[in-house]
Amino acid sequence: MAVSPTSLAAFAALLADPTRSAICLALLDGRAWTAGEIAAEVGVARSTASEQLTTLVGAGLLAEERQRRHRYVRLSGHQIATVIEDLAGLAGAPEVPRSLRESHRARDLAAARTCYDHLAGALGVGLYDAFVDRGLLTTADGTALTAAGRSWFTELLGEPALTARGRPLIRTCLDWTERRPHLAGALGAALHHGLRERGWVVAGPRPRAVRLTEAGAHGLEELLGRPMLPSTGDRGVEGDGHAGALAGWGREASA
Amino acid sequence: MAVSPTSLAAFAALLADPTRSAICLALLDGRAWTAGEIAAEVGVARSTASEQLTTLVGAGLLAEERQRRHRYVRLSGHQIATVIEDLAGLAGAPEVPRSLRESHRARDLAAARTCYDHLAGALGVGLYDAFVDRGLLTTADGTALTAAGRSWFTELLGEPALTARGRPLIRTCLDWTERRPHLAGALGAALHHGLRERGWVVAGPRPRAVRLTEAGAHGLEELLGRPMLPSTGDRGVEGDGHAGALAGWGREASA
DNA sequence: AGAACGGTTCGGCGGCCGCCGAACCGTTCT
DNA sequence: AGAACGGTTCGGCGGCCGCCGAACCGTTCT
Repeated sequence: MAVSPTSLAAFAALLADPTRSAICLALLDGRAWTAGEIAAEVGVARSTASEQLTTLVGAGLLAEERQRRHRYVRLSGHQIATVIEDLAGLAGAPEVPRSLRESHRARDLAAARTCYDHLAGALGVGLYDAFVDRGLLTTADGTALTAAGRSWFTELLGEPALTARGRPLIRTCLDWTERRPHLAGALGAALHHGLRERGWVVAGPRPRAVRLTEAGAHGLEELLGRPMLPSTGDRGVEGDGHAGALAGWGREASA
Repeated sequence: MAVSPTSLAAFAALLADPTRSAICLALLDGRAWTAGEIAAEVGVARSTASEQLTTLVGAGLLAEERQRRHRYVRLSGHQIATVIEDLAGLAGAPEVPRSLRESHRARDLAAARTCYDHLAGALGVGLYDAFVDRGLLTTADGTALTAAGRSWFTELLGEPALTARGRPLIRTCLDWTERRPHLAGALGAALHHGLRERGWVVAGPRPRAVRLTEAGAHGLEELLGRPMLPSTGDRGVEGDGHAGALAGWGREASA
């Protein structure tokens, strides 16, 4: 028997409100946020955030954890995160930055950011392209790992990273800013984690933004045999930060 | 830059209404429906259906085609179908049948039905299980075709069926009734199409329901080396139809 | 030519729901 | 002990939006 229209509608309604959808988008970074942080991020009264969080937790979209006087919430699982990402991808029309501050924020996030637990933005898409060009991933029948890819990723991330448990190893995710796929799934998460551990990628100037370090740029160029230039040309020549060839990826300006 | 909460909310709102979600669920069968058919199926006034169709078409969820005095609508693409399926899967709670008529309908659809353009229900899940057991599909890193699977499907469906264009060859879709995956993607569609062409599967007693024919049961048993019994035990012993071992799949009662 | 038909537009009714501030509660800090 | 803090509950305002029937339009049938 099919799912009833009523329950589908009720589920969709959870995301059909700007406040609730903003909460979910914020939580796509995979972290747990407190109720107060969310109220501040989304720009609503604490009472409103509290009410909406209760709704989302009650519906199972979010999981909560009470610690002392804090209420931490996070997305309840990667299926939820996936469907939110897919909807966001289809919703399309990216917001147009209105202020200089917003345009800085947009530039930083477009360069390199996290998407739930993997890398996105120009960096994420650039890596994905490099993997395909190097024959590490094949896109013939959906995206899959080649033999070469298997050994390449094993060398970089270790054996365990290639053993997916309870979750697809390879998934692609439509990038909001680039409109092209980047690597998600268990391997996408492992890659993100591995690059962080090596210090090749570090937290960026604002939530969700990340930066490719000097070491990371060198290391990846060596491993992938290409300079990893952002495909969309350089950006970020707004006065704060030295616009270099890699500025589009939020690379360190220390060079 | 990230998708704005507003546009995500606006997109989700399209599915957040029982009438619109019912329209989308009906269209998941992949066919084009006229506005009047939809009004009747969903149970609203023609004027209401007309208004909602205009909304959904305007938003890009549906594509329309005007022919003479008819207005045909269908889902605008498989990305849309996929996200609706995913949401429906997460929405979970299948409707509880209230009347005998509804319970018949539920039983027929649970046995075997179409899900957009591929097979679902006990038949769809049973086939998927058989493919995995026979080593035609591997589920190690997400679902993929093995070498054995490649030749098996080529033999059954012909070479072109294995050449996906613009769409993943293999996808799985969470079955609403079975709560387990069935085969979707280009190969799922090709399989459905191929079985129809051979007359192994035919239209069932109501929209979206399908029936496995005698020939189909024999043919699949021969090709898969298993009797394809529904895993949930037999059903449909409601007085209309001879409950056989395959009754759960809507198999012909002509035996 | 007239009737039937599929579909659309419009006005207006009805109801739902997100929002905030005020008051309140338990926890933590000084 | 008192103040600050994170969070919640509640009342009530405000606005949106889905729905229908009536009137209408173009197409098709007889």
